[in-house]
Amino acid sequence: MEYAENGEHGLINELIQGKELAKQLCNLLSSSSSSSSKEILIDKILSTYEKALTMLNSDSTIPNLINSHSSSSSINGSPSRSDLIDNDEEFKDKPPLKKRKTMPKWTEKVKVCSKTGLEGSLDDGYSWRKYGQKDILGAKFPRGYYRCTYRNVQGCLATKQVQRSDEDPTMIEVNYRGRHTCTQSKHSNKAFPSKTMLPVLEKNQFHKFQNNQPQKQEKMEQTQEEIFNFEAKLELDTNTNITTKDDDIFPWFCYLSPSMGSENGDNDMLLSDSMFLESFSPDIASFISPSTSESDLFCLSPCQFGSSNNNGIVQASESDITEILSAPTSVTNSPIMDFDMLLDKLDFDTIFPSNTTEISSS
DNA sequence: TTCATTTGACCGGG
DNA sequence: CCCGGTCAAATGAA
Repeated sequence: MEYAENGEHGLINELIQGKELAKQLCNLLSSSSSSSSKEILIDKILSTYEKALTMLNSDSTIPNLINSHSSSSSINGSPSRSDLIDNDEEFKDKPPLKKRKTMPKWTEKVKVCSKTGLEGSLDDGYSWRKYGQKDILGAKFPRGYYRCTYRNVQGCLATKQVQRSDEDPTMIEVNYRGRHTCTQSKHSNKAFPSKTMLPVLEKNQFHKFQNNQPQKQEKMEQTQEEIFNFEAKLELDTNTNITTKDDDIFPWFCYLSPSMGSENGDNDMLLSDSMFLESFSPDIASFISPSTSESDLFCLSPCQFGSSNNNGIVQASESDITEILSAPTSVTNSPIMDFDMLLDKLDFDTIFPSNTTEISSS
C-alpha cells in the first residue's frame, strides 16, 4: 500500500503517540487521577488518531478505508486475489442471499522463510481438515481448501483457503471464512501445537517452485523435509486484512496477529505491550513474548503495531465491534475472553467517540 | 480400524 | 460453458 510509503513515518508516529497516550490513560483510569488530566489525555489521543485517520483518508490508494468499514478486504498488496474483492462486494448490498455469504471472512498473509523449524507454525491454533485442492486459473499454485476438523462433531462451519502467492512463493495467503463455533482445547494448552496440513501444501508447492516446475505435481516421494528443510519462519504479513461481517467474532489468533486488521488495530493501540500479553493466558502470552524463542519466528510482538511498515489496516462493521466488545459467544472459553474483559475495562466508546462512531455505530 | 489426505467428479453461479 | 468450491471414494498413515 502506498500510504505505507508516503506518509508512513507521520502515520506511524501518530499511531505510536496515540498508543503511548493510551497507555497513560490506562494508568490514569486504573489509578485515581483528576478528571481533568484524563480529559486532556483523551483529547490528545483523539487528536492523534484523528490525524492518523486523516492521513489514511488522504491517500487515494486506500479506498474508503475510513468511511466504509464494511468491507474492502484487499487493501493489501494482492490485487490479483479477485475472490477476496468479491467477498467484499458480496456482503455489501446483498443481505438477502444467505448461503455462506453471511459468514465473516478475512485473509491473512503468512510469510514462510526456510530457516527455523516450525512446521506447525502456520497453524493458527485450530485443527483443520483438508477437503479439496484446486488449480486456480491464473495462479501458479493450487489452492487448498480446509474446514474445521470438528465440522461434523460440533457443527463448526469455519473454513479456510490456503494458497501460495504467485509473485512471492514464500508468501502464503490464507483466506478464512466463518468463525469457529467449536471448542478446541488445544488453545489453552499449547500455543501452536498441531501439525496441520499446511506444511504439506507448502512443501510440495515450494519444491515445485524451486524446480521451476509449472503445475502438475508428480508426487514427490522423497523427504521434502530435507529438500525443503521446511523450517518456517512465519511472519504475518503486515498487509493482512480482516474483513468480517455480521455475526462474527474473531478467532483468538486474530488478536495475536500483529497485522490483524479490523477494529482490533485501534484497540491494540490502547494496550501496552504488557497489557496485551497479559490479556492472554500465560502460555499464549509467552508465545508472543519477545523473550520466547518462538516469538521471533512469528514476529508477533505487539511492538509491530507501532513500527511495522505497512500496517494493519483496520476495518470492520460496527456490529463487529459491538459484538466483540459485548457479546461473548461460543468462543468464550478461548483467550478471547480475556481480551473482551480488557476492552470492557477500557470503555472503547469513550475513548474513541468520533472515529469509532462510524465503526461501532450502526 | 480410524482418521486424514488426495483427487476426480459434481454442482451452482456468473 | 467455465471456474471456483465441495463432495466423496480411494488411498495412505498412525
